[in-house]
Amino acid sequence: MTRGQDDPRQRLISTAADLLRRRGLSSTSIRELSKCAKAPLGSTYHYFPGGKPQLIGEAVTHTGQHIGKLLAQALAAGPVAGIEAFLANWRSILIESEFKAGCPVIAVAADDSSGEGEGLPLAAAAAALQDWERLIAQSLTGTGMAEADASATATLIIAAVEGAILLCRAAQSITPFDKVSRLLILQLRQHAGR
Amino acid sequence: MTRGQDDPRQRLISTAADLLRRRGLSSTSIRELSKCAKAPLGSTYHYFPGGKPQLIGEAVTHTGQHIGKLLAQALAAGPVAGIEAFLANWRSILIESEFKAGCPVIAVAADDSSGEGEGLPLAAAAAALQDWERLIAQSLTGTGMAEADASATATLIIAAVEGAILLCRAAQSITPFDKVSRLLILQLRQHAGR
DNA sequence: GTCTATACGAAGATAGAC
DNA sequence: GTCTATCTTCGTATAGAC
Repeated sequence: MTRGQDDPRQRLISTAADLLRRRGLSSTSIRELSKCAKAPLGSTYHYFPGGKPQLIGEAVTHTGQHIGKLLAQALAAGPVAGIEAFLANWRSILIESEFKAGCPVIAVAADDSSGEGEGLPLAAAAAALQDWERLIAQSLTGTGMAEADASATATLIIAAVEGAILLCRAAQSITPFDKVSRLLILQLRQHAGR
Repeated sequence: MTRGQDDPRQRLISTAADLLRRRGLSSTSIRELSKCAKAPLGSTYHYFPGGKPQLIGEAVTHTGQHIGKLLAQALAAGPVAGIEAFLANWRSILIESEFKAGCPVIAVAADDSSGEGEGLPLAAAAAALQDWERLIAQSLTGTGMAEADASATATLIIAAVEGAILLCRAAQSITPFDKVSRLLILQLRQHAGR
């Protein structure tokens, strides 16, 4: 059950996350995805019998857990340090992709297209966002902030960061992200100390 | 050149904006759009010879100007009142659509899919966002806030609101939006007075 | 000017050879 | 278990009848 980075299944998940970032949900096709991951189309359906919803869902969950892990580690040094690391991570993704890559989780949230049932990818996105919120809120309460304020602040941070990422995609510039980052950190220092 | 609300062209634009909100860019097809607007497919291409990019671009621009107008009117009573109206507008869209509708502008920003050229819809989205930011920033400087701070605050507000809309779509709940709204208004009152 | 019928490609998904 | 060929549906876009 150990899974190296050459595992085709893992490669498909990573590729899915990458295409999700750049193209969005509906524009990411299983065909192109398979080609990019150097896997034949049949293999993709072999590993993911649930088809596109399953593969996308797992990609979103994987990304959510990856970011969550980074966040948890960085938050160990306090909320401000944690958020700064969170911001730095997204910033480098934007810069390195020349503002073409966003966040796979938010790509699913924006694109949706799932009518009512089959909301597997959307549910995965909601879980990831809630996980991040919980981590940040816990860190804030640790510095003495009231729970309701901590929860709201955590939600604001995530909303602002994800929104800023989209603004950067539209403007093809890092400026919106940097403006938002500066204010968030400033406010965080005032309220959470440290 | 006067154009009633029964103008098929105008109806196509409104329908495009609505589908964009609910389904996202790539999932919105000209076929379905035409059907919803009760216009034959050929008519759609008659009115929009530029095809999907032109129609989507005009829908985004139209929405941007509509929201911009509302924003400008509401901001006349001061920045806090203006932002409150901005928030109330998005909130009712979320509620009435049961969290299925978002913002057409952000749908385009998230979905993109346009490689390099043909960025017409994306350019329209960027213009709308920049317009809103300018309106809010101007209102803030009117209360004595420094220009750099006003600009950054305006960007934060737009990023947070758009991000919160996506969080609501993911969570199928208004809670994220209300959390973010409360904090934004709170901070705004502190910094901008009134 | 309005609309129907159609061309052509690409999507998700599967069957079945190896 | 891996991969090719194919089914069906839907996408954008257009031709040409009324």
